[in-house]
Amino acid sequence: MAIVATVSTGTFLTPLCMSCSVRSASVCSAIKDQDVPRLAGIATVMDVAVGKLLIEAGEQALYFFNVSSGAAKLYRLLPDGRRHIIGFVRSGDFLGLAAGEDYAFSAEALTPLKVCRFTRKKLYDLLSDFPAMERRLLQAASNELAAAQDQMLLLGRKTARERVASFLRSEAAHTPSAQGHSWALLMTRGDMADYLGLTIETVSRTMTALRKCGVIAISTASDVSIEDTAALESIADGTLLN
Amino acid sequence: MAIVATVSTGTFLTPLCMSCSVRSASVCSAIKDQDVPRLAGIATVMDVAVGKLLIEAGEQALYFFNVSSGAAKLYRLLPDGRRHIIGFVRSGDFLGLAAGEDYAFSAEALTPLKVCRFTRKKLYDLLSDFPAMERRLLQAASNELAAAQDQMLLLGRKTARERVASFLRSEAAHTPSAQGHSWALLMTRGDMADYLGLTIETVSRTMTALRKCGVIAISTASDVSIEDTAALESIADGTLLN
DNA sequence: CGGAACATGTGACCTAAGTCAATTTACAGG
DNA sequence: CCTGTAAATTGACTTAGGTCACATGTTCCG
Repeated sequence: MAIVATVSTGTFLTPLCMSCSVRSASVCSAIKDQDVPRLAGIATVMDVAVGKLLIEAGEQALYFFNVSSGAAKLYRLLPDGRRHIIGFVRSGDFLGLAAGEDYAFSAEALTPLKVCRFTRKKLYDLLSDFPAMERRLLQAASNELAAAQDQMLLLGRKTARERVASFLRSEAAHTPSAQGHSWALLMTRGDMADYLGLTIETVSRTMTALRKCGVIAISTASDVSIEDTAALESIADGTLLN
Repeated sequence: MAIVATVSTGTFLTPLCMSCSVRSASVCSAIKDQDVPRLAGIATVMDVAVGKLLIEAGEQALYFFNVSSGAAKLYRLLPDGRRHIIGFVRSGDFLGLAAGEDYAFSAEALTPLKVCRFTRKKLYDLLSDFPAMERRLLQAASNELAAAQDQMLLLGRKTARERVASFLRSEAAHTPSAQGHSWALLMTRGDMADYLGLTIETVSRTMTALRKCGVIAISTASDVSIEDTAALESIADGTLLN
């Protein structure tokens, strides 16, 4: 199921870590240059093609992952096929903390994906020697927890309009090139719907409505831009009444 | 706002830690007996009356808490007053990980509450000397993250009936005395509604419906029991079609 | 013991968002 | 440059759950 291509493993990855473009922005930054060989020694670099699974729900949770480039969606299914996307991961994100014995979610590549894979046990062993990295992980978990609470508020109490506005604001914030410009959404309307607890049709209609009132512009379905940041903000936060 | 009564502070709390009924079940179990004075030295024991705030949203996040007895609800508000309960904490639970610079949520006592309060900075310093406790915190954060993902699936994709059934199952699991017996719900219908993304009326009607079809029994509003565990399970998981 | 002040339960009705059904793009592969 | 397939949009209609209104407990002080 989870068809992936393992590129390479082991200590000879040291140069890859040293030149890793996301190391400074990820939990790996807690490892100093001279200790990088230890880190590289337990890492496996993998490529995942678009649409392929990196993690499949129900599998034994043997690994942690760190995303070096690309993006993926994480989702859970109900027995009758209802799907909910619990989040997206991107360059620099750490993946797998929220797992027990087995993974409760699946992870599917949205773009060509490059990840570093660590066996849980080996990474835990490594953490004992590098408390700074454990601290970074704890902080990453705290941030994810705070984001999860935001999302619970969104799913529990926001309207469709507020959800879509919140989503676009957050996407723009995650996309450096989006500041004042249009950018490419990585996900389909269906993904957005499953992330926001809506249907495809409602997402589509809401996007159109936001476009018609001048808050956003949509050139193609995946190429959007924010035209009125203040309005988007106040819709997202529920400050606007109309 | 957050009116609380500080009972006592400092190392002379050592006997309190040693006899703490939740120590073995909490992150504090990572501290060995001989090191307990260090732990007790940075703790403040506090009592919070029902309805009083332990944490107020927007305040500077100076503290972590560990619940020794009682329960509290954690909630966030939208500007127009819509409320969402992001979770409940009970004996043994650690509280405050999901905070940035400021608390994003408020915490209100549901029952008379006893907590140990730690300054964030002091606890972080302590963690550097007790990696086992840091590991426990990381595990606690992982568990919370997994629970948050369950709740996102519930809020995004489950029906009212499935939400209420999931809630009752989870409450029963958190209440040792609930196995095969009735137990007292700690929260009002309003709290349940704000936790499940519903209204009071829908929670009330759904509880009545579950009672009428023999899945649960309700003696008084807060005293409930599970009459058909298998049915409740299959409703909660969305396995049942009718 | 009495009676506010809440909390809960239940009807009657409403609406935001879901469902169903066509079109209309958009893009990947030949 | 087609053309087949999947994604998106849009309209018409339905519905689960929300809103409003009111009756009925409960609780807990004084």
